[in-house]
Amino acid sequence: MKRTSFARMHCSLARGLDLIGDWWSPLIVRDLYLGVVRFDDLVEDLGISRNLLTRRLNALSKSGIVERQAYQRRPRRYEYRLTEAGRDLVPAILALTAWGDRWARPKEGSPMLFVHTTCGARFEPQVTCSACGETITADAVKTIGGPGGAMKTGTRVLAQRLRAAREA
Amino acid sequence: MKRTSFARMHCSLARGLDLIGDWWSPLIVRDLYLGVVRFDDLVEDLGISRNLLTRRLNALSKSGIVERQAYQRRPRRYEYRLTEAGRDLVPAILALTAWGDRWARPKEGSPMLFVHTTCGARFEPQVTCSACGETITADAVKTIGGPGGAMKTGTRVLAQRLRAAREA
DNA sequence: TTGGCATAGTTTAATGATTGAACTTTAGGC
DNA sequence: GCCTAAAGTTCAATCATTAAACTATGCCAA
Repeated sequence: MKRTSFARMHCSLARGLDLIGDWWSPLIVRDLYLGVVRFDDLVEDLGISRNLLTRRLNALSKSGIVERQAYQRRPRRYEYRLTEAGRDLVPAILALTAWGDRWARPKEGSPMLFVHTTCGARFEPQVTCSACGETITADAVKTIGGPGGAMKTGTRVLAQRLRAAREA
Repeated sequence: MKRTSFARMHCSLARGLDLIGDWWSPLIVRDLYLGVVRFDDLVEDLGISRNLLTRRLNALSKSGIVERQAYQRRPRRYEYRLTEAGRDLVPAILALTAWGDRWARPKEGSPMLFVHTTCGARFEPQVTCSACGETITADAVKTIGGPGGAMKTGTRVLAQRLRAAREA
């Protein structure tokens, strides 16, 4: 059977994962972001097999996260660049990286450190509230159903509970 | 061939993805966070097959993200709860959800809305700089190699470039 | 002009992962 | 005794991933 698609679930996480949720895709986005933008460089850096890289790049391209761009003619050669949606994904990937760094760090220490060029400081990506600016923790968030909520597969039980919470 | 493991890559994103990067895992964490915590409820809500859910829950449990807890004896029944590492993952998942909401929202509108109980406002999760508090954008971040950097598969080309950037 | 090199893929066979349906287990209630 | 509930387990079919070898284009040098 074909792997279940998340594309039609009424959940923004599921729909996002449908675009970048498979094995390798976030690492490809990371590499493109950090300047490893050519096919052979990606193969060498990641150790991904060439046919799978082709498939992933095509899928990311169709999803509007990546675009293929010729960097030379004669012979024609291409590299891959993040689109606006791809660059907008980077902060979320950094937040996930920070989580990995807290809970799965190699014993040698952090492999990468981040510097915010705007303020010049070394920093850790944090997830904060757009209203008050405070750091978000799991227990300080309440979820309510939005206009696009629906009781379909992927949110069958959930949508029901969110609706109940809304009416209470 | 067995799917390539990211566990030994010297990259916190890869190591994080090794724990929660497969298909379904983030959705399972989402459901546990939102209160869908029992086996049959997860099956019904997500539409995941029962044997795969078993595998995922076992893996998440071994990774320390989820724990199995009896909620009744006679007959013994279990539910699944997020550990501290699991709850710490929630903000990163919310950041990814916000991205999905910006770029893959259903035409009916956002399926879910978030309220910050601390300040009472509806909000969107943002990724910010821990030093200055500003919102992080892709082009305002510089990456430098940390103590755990290494030129192995997964960061072969990358570690080289980060080292070069460090020495420059 | 023949051969080598670089880059960006494609093809193929083997093996693992995912799916869906049917089945098992434990125990309470009618 | 029989039905139901919850939490899984087993199984066969189908898809996805891997690794290695192969293709294609065109530069350059002998």
